[in-house]
Amino acid sequence: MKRKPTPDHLLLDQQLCFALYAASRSITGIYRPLLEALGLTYPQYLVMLVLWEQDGLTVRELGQRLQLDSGTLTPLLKRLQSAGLVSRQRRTDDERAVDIRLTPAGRALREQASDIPACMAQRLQLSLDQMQRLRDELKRLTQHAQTPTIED
Amino acid sequence: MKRKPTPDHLLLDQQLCFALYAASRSITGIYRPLLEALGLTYPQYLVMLVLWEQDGLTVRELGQRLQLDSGTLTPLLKRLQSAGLVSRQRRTDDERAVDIRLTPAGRALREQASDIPACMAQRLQLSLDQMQRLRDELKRLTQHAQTPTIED
DNA sequence: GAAAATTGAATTGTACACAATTTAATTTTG
DNA sequence: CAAAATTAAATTGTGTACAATTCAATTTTC
Repeated sequence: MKRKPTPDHLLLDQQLCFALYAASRSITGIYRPLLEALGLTYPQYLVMLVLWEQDGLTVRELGQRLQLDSGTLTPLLKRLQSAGLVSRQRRTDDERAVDIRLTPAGRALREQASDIPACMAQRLQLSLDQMQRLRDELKRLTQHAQTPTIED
Repeated sequence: MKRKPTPDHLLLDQQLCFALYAASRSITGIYRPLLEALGLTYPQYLVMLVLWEQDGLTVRELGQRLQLDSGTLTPLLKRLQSAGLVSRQRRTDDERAVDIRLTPAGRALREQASDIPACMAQRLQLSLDQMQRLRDELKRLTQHAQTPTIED
């Protein structure tokens, strides 16, 4: 008599978290050579995406959008500034806040980036539809993850 | 006449990669307090999962399983060693390789970890079925991402 | 309106990631 | 079998992540 093996919930291949972690790093790895051509790292690219969408945000607003804190963003933004892509300027009306703005070079970089999404989609062999579904499923997961457990 | 807005492939919310990146970090964030109780970080937990499954792997073998290189693993494993959870021993038959083995404490930690998967599933409000589907979809994505483009 | 609380960046410290180099050990090859 | 090539870890250097603290600026509150 053959016995079914005990389902082991600690097996690596069972883990959703590892599948996520591995997928995220793999995808970042595909971006790397594409972004290297623009002189950007992947998190820097994300910051640029946000600024291309809406220029002139504070560090805090960027952080809310990307779910990153100042400990990550401050040095990253200093590097983008050194690269001549953004300016960092304390607000005059509230000197606690620092405005991040694209320089002309930062704005110009957008054109060089415009092919990246199509390039990635093609590389990953995903239809637009499949990508959207997976993306939205992941967004739901993130939503759930960030909904704190109710404890009154 | 209303015009459809140009679909902008550079919008952050369109990006599968950001959904992945954000989801991965969110999930890690949920593990953090659970793992803190075991004195582990998330990547350390992954190493322990592999070793609980198969004890006595080399750094290289661990790296293949987790897709991490020695630059990441060497210091991480030294920390696990300092914590008394693993031993690091050069092989006698091939002195280039370093065997990583669980200590009794490392083996014992497995029991404390055994509830984590169920705890996570409950926290994320996912059925086992949903988790499996998403996990397998992500594995496929990783597969594709790691299949090099053909260039003879 | 001054003390207390809050807020926004920056800083500090720890721990990954990952490319590139180094070093030592082992294989392969002529 | 010795030189050349390969392999496995470790090391070095850069760039995130993120908790915790600090510091200055602004609000709130009494």
